[in-house]
Amino acid sequence: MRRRVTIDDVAAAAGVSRQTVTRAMNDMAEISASTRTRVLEAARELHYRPSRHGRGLVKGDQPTIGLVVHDLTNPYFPELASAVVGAATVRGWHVVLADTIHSHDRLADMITLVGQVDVVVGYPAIGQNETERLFEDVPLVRIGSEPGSARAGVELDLTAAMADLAAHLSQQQVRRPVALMPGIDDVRGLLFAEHMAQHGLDVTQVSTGGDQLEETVTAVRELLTGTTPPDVILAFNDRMACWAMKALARAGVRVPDDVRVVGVDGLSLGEIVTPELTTLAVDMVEVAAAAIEIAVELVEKEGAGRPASRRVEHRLLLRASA
Amino acid sequence: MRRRVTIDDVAAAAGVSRQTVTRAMNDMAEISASTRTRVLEAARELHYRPSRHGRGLVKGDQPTIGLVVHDLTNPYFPELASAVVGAATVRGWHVVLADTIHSHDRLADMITLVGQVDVVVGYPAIGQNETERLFEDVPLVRIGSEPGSARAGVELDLTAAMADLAAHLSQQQVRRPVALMPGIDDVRGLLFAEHMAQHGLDVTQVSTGGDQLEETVTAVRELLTGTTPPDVILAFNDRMACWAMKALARAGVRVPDDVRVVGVDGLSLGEIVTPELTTLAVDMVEVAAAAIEIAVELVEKEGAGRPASRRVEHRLLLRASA
DNA sequence: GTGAAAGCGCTAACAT
DNA sequence: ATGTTAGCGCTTTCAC
Repeated sequence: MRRRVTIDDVAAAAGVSRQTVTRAMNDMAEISASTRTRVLEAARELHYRPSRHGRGLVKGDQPTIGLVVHDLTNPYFPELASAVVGAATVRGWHVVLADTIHSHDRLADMITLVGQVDVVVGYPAIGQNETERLFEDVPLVRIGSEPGSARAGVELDLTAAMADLAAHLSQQQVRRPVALMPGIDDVRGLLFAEHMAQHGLDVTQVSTGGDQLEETVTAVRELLTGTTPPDVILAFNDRMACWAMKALARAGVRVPDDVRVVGVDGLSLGEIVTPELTTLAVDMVEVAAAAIEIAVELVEKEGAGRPASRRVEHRLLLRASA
Repeated sequence: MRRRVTIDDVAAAAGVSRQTVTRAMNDMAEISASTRTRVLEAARELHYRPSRHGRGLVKGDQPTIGLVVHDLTNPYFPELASAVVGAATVRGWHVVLADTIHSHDRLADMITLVGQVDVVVGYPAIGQNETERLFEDVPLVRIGSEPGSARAGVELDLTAAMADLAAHLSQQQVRRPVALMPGIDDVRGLLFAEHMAQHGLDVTQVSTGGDQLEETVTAVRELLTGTTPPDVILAFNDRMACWAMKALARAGVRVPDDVRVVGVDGLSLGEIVTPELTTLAVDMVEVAAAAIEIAVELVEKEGAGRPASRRVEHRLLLRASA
């Protein structure tokens, strides 16, 4: 990359001083129309673009959020990202987007990101393990953070929605509920079991071994051929729920008549599938607003006491699938 | 926001010079372990974070892309964004994400974005109308640009895929094809008609009047109750195609038995719905790679001749819906 | 209306 | 191992 064109180059080309170039570039007063056009022409010919660092150093600039998602092809993340970008745009903040799925060196990539932004917003795994030390000094807002964490974050609360779901399913005379989770002993599955137990129903925990399409489809197929096929499936999230519905459709099983399906998240994906997905929805706009509020406190009142976590509640969104 | 903590503050607190602070912060050699820890402690206590502008000015930094999408809740854009982030990450570039749907003042927001990035990547409408002058001096890569444009961009070519689709549909004995487009005289609809005509088939152009769910569903319902209901629908894109399938399912119409449905884009959304969507797919990774290639030429070989446009072809992806 | 000087926060090069 | 000097590119005084 050749040496960058600076304000001095333009000044020399136009035969004026640097300050005059600044005046022309920034539409300031105290400059004659003729010199302004002359300067602007010189700038254009040289392909001059002011350095953001030079300018930022003296003028300061709006804060920047580093938004770290895992994988934008997982529809949860774009919906979150959209809300975060919306909340940031309103405040004039910028959003630097990074994902972890394309990163070959998590720590290195995170270091360069952290150097570019004022605060990082990300999912709960951010700042764990190898990047833990890095974030000792960097403002971080986790979305879906553990309640009671020392670090302020957005806590997502499924309790009320899960209670409503259990009541609803009990009313529907459900007998054999299954929690379909990517791993074992998933908190969502356990919470589901807890609430179903209050209605005298015993939840079978099923682990797919992963959160991908194939694993989900296979697990559902096995469930159907088992001795006691379920009559309702709570999936880990909406995406898995949709995959489960796909597997059910393939097997000729009707939803919700034969098996009910419930997801978690409330993505618009659930509206596009047939039947429409019943889900424990969370309002992403609310989540993003909470995240940005914490980010603002972190950035603007640096050191003035730790901001508090925000809590956002899921709610049962009854649609056609359950 | 209080005055920012600078390297001098840390230097004073630790009783050393600025350079020593730099050495400690950047893990450089030529510093004793004891002073390093002393400096690091002072830095932490003061909540010191190096200014990206100060550092960027002297060290230079990686280029930054401004990625402008319209709306991340439209699944086309996250899939594009994912690919762009992937391609950028590999090169160590950063991506500043902005959308237009949340922008209250397009021009103002675009001006601040442009000041933060080295090159803008966006959809065809970027840099049109009120922002046209702004982009006279700013590198811009349009994805889906018009062939023959003076400005290098990524041109998406539907021709071959459309020819394949027409041949396929003709073989399937289709009789009453419809192009379901948001506007009138849409190029995609016209291209479809052109190719179907070569098989002696006449395409009816239908405009929904918009690209939202309701409009699409209404249009499909009207189509079904019309005098000559279609037996195949080419939708403007995958999202509209999925909505159309939803409307068909509601009406009790079987896909593909009664009506075939085809989308455009090749989003993973098409795999999640039942039946799976046949579509004119474009490889987003290829698109993003092409966009970044142009961006690199624009940024690194500034002024050394205009880079050429890249062309990416759609291809017919036969799945279950047609 | 225009130019000269000073300084934003940082690091590289050169002292010591 | 540490400090001094210079300068990155820009805008803000303050002269003229």
